[in-house]
Amino acid sequence: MQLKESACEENFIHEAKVAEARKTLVQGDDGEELARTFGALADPTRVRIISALLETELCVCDISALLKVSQSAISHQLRQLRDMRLVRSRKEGRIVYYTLDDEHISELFLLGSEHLRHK
Amino acid sequence: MQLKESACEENFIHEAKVAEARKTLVQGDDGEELARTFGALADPTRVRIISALLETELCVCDISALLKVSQSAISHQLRQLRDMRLVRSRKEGRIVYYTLDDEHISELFLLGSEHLRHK
DNA sequence: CAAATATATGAATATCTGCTCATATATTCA
DNA sequence: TGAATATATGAGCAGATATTCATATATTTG
Repeated sequence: MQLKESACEENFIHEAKVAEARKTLVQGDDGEELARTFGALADPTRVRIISALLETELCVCDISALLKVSQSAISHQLRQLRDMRLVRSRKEGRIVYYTLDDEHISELFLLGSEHLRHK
Repeated sequence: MQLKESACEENFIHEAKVAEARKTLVQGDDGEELARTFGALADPTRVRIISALLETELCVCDISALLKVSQSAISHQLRQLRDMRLVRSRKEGRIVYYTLDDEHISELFLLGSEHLRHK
């Protein structure tokens, strides 16, 4: 990065606005973490998984068949969703059922859909 | 993909649940589009830009200086955010000011943050 | 008009990511 | 116990992506 390219790097152009911005700016690693949370929703396969789970739980096998995506690929994606706490699993015999982790997830999904419809 | 690996590919294991899932499953290209919308928030630099814009507009130069990211990189990221309609720009002379596009964006951001805090 | 400034963009590159393939683990059932 | 079934996972590869660098465009100012 070339920090000394322009005058603005040394003196902000709009000090008052920058002061406001600082107040809401994410701190430290929060930006990374937030980005990874949104990243968990940033893939079509994962979006379709989330949408399938909006009103019911499903097992891996049924998700795979419903979305026509291989079981391995679905398992890999579910792991990411689990890691970011977007879904939760419960095991019953050899079947593992997945559900959305909490209401935030469907809210995020619906808010995103709403944004799309508004443009 | 190996579709004929398991019995479930031909007969769903839980027909009733799959029927429920079908009702909420995203259709056609909506999954792709939704994923790209969330993808716009799936990078730390873009998350930090959004957070800076929560309460004020900012010009490119000030964003670059505030985040200590090169002007070029910021411009590239702003373009993505503009393309996905997460931010809007207004030009005044040679200065370009960016703001969040609408309330959905800050809501998405805040919901994401809330989810992080709850785990 | 020429120099300076603010922003945008194309190309190149290094890194990340999603899928497949092969295989491991765990559970049921004969 | 052994075969079948449901799920998980590591390695590898092909495609996506964030940044840098060089440069282009647009606007102001001297």
